[in-house]
Amino acid sequence: MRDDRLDLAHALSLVLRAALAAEEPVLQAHDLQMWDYVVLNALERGAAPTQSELAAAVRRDKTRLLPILDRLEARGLLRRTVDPGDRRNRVVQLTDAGRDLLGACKRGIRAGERSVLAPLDPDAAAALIEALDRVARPLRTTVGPSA
Amino acid sequence: MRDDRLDLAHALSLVLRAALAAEEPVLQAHDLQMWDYVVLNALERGAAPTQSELAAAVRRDKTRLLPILDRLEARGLLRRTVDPGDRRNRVVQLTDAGRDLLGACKRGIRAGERSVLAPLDPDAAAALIEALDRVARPLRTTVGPSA
DNA sequence: TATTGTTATACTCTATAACTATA
DNA sequence: TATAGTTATAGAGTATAACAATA
Repeated sequence: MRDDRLDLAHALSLVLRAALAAEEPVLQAHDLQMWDYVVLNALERGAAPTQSELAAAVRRDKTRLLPILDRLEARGLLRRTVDPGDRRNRVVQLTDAGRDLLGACKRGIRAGERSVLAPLDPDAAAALIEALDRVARPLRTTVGPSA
Repeated sequence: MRDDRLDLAHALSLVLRAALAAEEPVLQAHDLQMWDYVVLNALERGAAPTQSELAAAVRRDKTRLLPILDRLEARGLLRRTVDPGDRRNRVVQLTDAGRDLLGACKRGIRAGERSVLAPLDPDAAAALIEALDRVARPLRTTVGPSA
């Protein structure tokens, strides 16, 4: 192992910056902010039973989540419905339009990821992505009844 | 390649958060803030000819860099000296104490990195670190005359 | 009384503008 | 006049506190 390598966190932050920069034009093309995309992603695998839970899942203060939800709801990308079982709760779920837009963004973003990993040959890039995914997946906080 | 994997940026951000959390106790033990450590790191390979250049290298506004430099200078970890060639410039360089402290932090941080990559076996972890380093290194903005 | 969602307020962090000195 | 460093001010982003509805 090289001893003059960058700290793990340092390397991660540099690559993350590049990855975010690569995402931006794709999101912009769909008129989405980064946090919009994060929220849509969090809802992909199931509705959020409460807005608080959704806020926790995306690690964002619940007060800051409101304008995002308002924006996405106004565009018809998600729906907020009162939970009949407990009328204090608002269930948040993707609409079909939201799911479609999310899919389009994902495809565009994945295409752009190749350029970020350009210094690696394709096999090494795939291995990096897979290893990262293995480490990252357990760190994710999910949302929804089955989670 | 799995199709249900996380976006690259998503995975990176999750792992980065974990890596930063792992760094914190080490830095705290040495009474350093994250940005202190970043600045010391930037100076490791050579003095910064000006504070502005150092600010650019660590991607921080020059006005926000001042309190950091004040703090580190007060602790004797770095030195600011007036450039005789152009008395407007202040050359910033590590002291021996600064270099020693940086080294101690680095060793502690690298030891903690293993826990972040615990889901991977040692070979895969080493491969991940090396691949990340390869991608990240060209993205770094360096400081100093030879850069 | 406790909790969800919401609104209003305060706080922190960051960048911009203004000042001093050197060139 | 232009630039480095510094100081003071304003702006964006974030979290805390207060409120209304429901349980």
